[in-house]
Amino acid sequence: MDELLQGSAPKVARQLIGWYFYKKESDNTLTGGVIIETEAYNQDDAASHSFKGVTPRTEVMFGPAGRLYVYFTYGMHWCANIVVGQEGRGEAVLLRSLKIDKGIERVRARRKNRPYGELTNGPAKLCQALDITGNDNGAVLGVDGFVLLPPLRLKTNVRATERIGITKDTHRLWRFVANA
DNA sequence: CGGCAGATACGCT
DNA sequence: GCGTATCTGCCGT
Repeated sequence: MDELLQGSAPKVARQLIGWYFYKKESDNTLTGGVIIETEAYNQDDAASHSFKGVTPRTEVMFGPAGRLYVYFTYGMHWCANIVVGQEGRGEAVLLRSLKIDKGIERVRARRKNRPYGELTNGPAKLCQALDITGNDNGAVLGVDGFVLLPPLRLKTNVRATERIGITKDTHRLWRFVANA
């Protein structure tokens, strides 16, 4: 896993499709599932928080790979990224959607019993579903209550599209989605 | 199901 | 002050 995360954001974002992402709950059970949608951001990219350099907020993005970068946006939403690439480069992969396979009851409760298709289809919903907040910013995967596990099936068919909700550098095909 | 407005607070200039 | 890597509810078909 560590080796995978050293790669560039677009490369890792594509490779992470099919991996398993879980949060350890306080009762030690896992909540999460298969990563089915990601987006890549790096420092050369005007749409990225790291574009303007290190700030207190984006500091984690410039740290070593394998940590969580969690930010707050639109006055009410949290979004979670996995920091990737070389330390100091400001690259991260935004987690946009999971296919939940553990802790489904807990997820449904947190998501107010919405239909299965609407549990984690979007970065802020995903954070709601796993109860990820600013407290988790900087968490180290595999150590601080989050785990990332390799896919069981080797090959997942992935398509690349434009990223969602940004206004700059929209032409980059840095959103990756598992084909249904 | 698709489009639109509103909510809401933080980081940065 | 201003813009934001979004979601929800409400309206229409």
